Amino acid sequence: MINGLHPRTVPCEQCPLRALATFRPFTAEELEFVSGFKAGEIHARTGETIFAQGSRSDYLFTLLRGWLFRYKTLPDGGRQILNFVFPGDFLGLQGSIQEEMQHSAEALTNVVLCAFPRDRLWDLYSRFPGLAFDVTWLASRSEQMLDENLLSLGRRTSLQRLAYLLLHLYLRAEQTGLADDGKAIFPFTQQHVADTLGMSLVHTNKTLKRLAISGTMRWRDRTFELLDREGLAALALYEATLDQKYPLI
Amino acid sequence: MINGLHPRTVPCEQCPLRALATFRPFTAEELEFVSGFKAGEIHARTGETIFAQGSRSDYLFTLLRGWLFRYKTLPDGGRQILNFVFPGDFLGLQGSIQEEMQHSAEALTNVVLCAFPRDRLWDLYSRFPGLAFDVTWLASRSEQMLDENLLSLGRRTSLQRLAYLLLHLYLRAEQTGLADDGKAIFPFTQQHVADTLGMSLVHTNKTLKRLAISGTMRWRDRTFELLDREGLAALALYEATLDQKYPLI
DNA sequence: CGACTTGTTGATGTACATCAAGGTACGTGG
DNA sequence: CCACGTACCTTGATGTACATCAACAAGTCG
Repeated sequence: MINGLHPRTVPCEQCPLRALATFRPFTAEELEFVSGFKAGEIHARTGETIFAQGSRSDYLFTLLRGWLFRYKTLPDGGRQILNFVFPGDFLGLQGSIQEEMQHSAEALTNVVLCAFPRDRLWDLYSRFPGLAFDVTWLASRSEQMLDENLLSLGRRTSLQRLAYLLLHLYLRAEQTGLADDGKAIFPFTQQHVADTLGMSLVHTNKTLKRLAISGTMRWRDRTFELLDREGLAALALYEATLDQKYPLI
Repeated sequence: MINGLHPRTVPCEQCPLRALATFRPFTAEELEFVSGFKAGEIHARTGETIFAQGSRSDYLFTLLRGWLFRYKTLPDGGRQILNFVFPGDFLGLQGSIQEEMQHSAEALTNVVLCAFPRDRLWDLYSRFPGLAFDVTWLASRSEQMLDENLLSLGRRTSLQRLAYLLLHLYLRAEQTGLADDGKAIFPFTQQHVADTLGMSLVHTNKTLKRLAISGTMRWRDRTFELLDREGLAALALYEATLDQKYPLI
């Protein structure tokens, strides 16, 4: 588990995320505030736990670099991955204000997070409504993704679930500039996929084979290749067209 | 589908929800603003659709009276209930600012909702940071409930899922003042439960029988009775104690 | 010093037998 | 007629067991 804050290595003024299409430009005042709001960074290596269910954290986070995932565990040992977190995503707001975290977070690669003290969130709300609005927007977007996930677990078959998840992850990677020429590095294992989709490792493996012979994608050696976007979307039972669903936000 | 706004029948100054432990008291200015923010009411009867997936709504809602649920449908006809909505809950923020709704909402009883124009949400953020903070808090709480739901669908057995759902609904009813002496009216059918838990109607029915013989609860004629809170919680694989999980928020 | 074994580990692939959940059908009772 | 109840057979998913393969560390030998 990560404890101490790391001094900042990336000044907000040069934040690489600001270039992403997802983000609106900040005003000078906002930028200055955010920069002062950022207390430091968290650096974690592949496999490390960033925070654990039941612990308290004085900080809210933003993922600056790398991949991680949020998960919950059941007393009987079962693990459910809730979602994967991409650069620019908020982390830790779920537990809201000063309560125990209800989930854990683990790094899939080496990661850098920006840490913001929870007790200054009120400052942000009172002085920068625009930023407050952005926070709400991010929260609402992640709620939408959770909804879609719930639909997957509840109503899609294992093949559809798998197709949906891989397509979703690819599209998010693409939006974050982590995909190139239909290819993206997926730094997780079949076990992670199984834990996300609520299925066993063995069944995940079999279903993955079935999906592979559809020819819509390839996933080998940590590299995911999207071969037929529309085909995979059809298998995933995507209902909206891709443009509607992913309007480059 | 409901279209027109209904003139208000309940002035915000006399809102029955303000008495709930869930809510902090408003300042006079906040109350005045909220009252002006409320454009009118939506009245819907049991079974009516309040808004549908794919439609646009100019309003955000707060449930004033009654029960309803949010759901999504798949092109193949599958329906997944995302969550049940209780008085005081926010509705429609998921789709965030001016986009198509990604889910539908249907009334389980006759319901009254307060409608707030989306395009004045910015006003709220810029003038009443306290209220903005509340909105975020509500969103974060509902995200937490979705997380728990996801854990259910992914990792709990059908019996555990069922126990969890019924306990969850009872506790929420209790917090909303809808439960009395261990009993609450559950205005939904086994089909709704099946659609929430991602299982078939038949299997839901069988599992319900199994749960009934545990003696921890009884559910007949729309009335749910909690007979053994701790026992049901144990069956549901609740990991935190009830107080931790439900600190009367 | 470098090349070649050997052992270990984690991820993946595959074959069963078993079991939980689904689907259809046909009841009841209000 | 709709919600609920139950029997039946089928199918999808699980669990265990074991094989393969690459990455990596330690040790051995030329």
